[in-house]
Amino acid sequence: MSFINKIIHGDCEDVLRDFPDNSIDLIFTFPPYANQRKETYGGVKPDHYVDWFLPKAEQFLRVLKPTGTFVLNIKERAINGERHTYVIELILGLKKQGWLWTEEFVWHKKNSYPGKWPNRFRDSWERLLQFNKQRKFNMYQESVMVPVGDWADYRLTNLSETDKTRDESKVGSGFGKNISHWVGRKKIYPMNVIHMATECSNQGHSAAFPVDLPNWFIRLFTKKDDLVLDPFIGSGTTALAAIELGRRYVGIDIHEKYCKLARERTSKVQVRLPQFAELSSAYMVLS
Amino acid sequence: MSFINKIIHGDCEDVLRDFPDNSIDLIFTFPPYANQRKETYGGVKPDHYVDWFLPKAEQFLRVLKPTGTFVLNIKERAINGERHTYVIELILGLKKQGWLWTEEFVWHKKNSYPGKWPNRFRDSWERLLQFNKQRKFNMYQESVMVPVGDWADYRLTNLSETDKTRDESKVGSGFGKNISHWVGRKKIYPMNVIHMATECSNQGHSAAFPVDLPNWFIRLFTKKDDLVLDPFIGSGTTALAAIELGRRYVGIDIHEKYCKLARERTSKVQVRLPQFAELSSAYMVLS
DNA sequence: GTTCCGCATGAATCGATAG
DNA sequence: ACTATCGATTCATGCGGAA
Repeated sequence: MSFINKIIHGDCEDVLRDFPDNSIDLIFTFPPYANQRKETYGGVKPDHYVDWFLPKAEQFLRVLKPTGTFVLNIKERAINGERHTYVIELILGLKKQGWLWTEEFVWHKKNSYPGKWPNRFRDSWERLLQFNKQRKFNMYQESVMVPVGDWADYRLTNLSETDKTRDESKVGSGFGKNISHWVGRKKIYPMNVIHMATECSNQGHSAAFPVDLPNWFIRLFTKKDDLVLDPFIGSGTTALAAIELGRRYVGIDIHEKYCKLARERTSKVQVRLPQFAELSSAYMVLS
Repeated sequence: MSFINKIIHGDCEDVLRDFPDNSIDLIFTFPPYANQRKETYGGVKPDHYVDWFLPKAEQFLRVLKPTGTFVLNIKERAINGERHTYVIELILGLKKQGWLWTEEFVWHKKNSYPGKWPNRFRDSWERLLQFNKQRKFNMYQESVMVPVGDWADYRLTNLSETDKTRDESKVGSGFGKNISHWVGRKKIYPMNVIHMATECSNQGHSAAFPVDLPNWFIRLFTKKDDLVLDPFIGSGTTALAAIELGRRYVGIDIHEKYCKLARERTSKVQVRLPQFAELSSAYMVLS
């Protein structure tokens, strides 16, 4: 199929019409939020968000395999002092379309945007809504197990991204040793609250989310060589995660500028060694 | 008014009819979740939950002061492999009734119930939905500020639950010193994700939640001598929190058994010293 | 090569002001 | 009256340069 491992320019609703039924294993996306990123995505008004989204979701439903999963990262804005209801209306709309609303994960963003208001605190969490076509779907829980207890937390707080990259350049040497620490350690299944910081220094795209977020869901819901779709690919983070984990990807974006950026970023990345994938999982704080 | 500082037996929908308009400063409640706790609450079926709840909420709306707040602790169950939609439908119903959906806090329960299922992880969070009658309401943000940064984390990780209880019994002595450390320290406002463990030792009531949870919201939305209502009082935890903080309370429960338990527990508690109230706040992990 | 410190910067939100 | 824009508020994080 010609769309494998490509970043395609266009409206996902149109682009996906050319895709065969039941061909995607995981849809992971971080769509433009209502009325945000106006300069880059045109700003869908909150009141029209559901109508804007549902036709696209109909294509998602068609191209997703019966055993596949659709993960939607979203959060409603505060408008006129209240939380807008477009997200919960979207859930109801998707259910009416035939999706099963299997689960809602919480992504706790430790470094949320600063600010102070008389009537609310800083918003530090987002929803990760999981939808499926049927009750039985592929889920590889073992691949996201975490070492039990404080040890993992300690590693995480004390290991900066630069440290990580430095180690990565040594491929396997320094890493092998570290991995040995975990052998024999008791592992547990994570819960449905995910603690992760947002990416601060991003590559010119306004939506900064850490690559570990798609990484985690890709490991959970796909196996090697499975096909991951992000219909709002943006700077390409979902594709990067897929490549690193040895999965195939398709990315779609309505802006040629972001397609270009995503192509540039993905062209520089190679499949990580197996132990690498394992490792990056261990650096996530899950609780 | 004769209902002040009382636990009243009856259906809150009926009991509240005798209450005057605009008399309550904060409604904090942990209602029976749909179809759970069958033996104690008769088990409202998920599909009927909204219809069961809304008439009661109409009374809440009437008795709440215009500057007051309604905080609803709730989480939908997974039924037939999906999250049920009664909670999000309830939000829409309450909005139609005239409530403003101001905010949704996440309570991250660190020690959630263990278990493993083929298609989902352990559920470790609940919603704390905040509703108001108008955009301007009373909010005392300073009362829930937390020490900034790593220092607070350090304190918290290194202070066990037993340490906490032990110190509390010494009323003021050991504590006074610790508090002095915080004076002059930079404090910050918390975010809308609350980290707190569930109460391990529950008092014979099936839904045990930590007293620190109502404590936090009572401090945030009321001042001294304000009136706090819990229309599903259960074992009386909300009332206990109110008493400790020098607020007045009204509790209602449909089961005489729980009314009795709540009366017993509240009769044993006195207003904490001021520094105590402050203190218990500092031990909360908020981020 | 470490550790430490300063600094820019985020899917934010409100209220006021302007059109 | 309703929408669009702007300034003020504010903090965890990663990065780069310095010690």
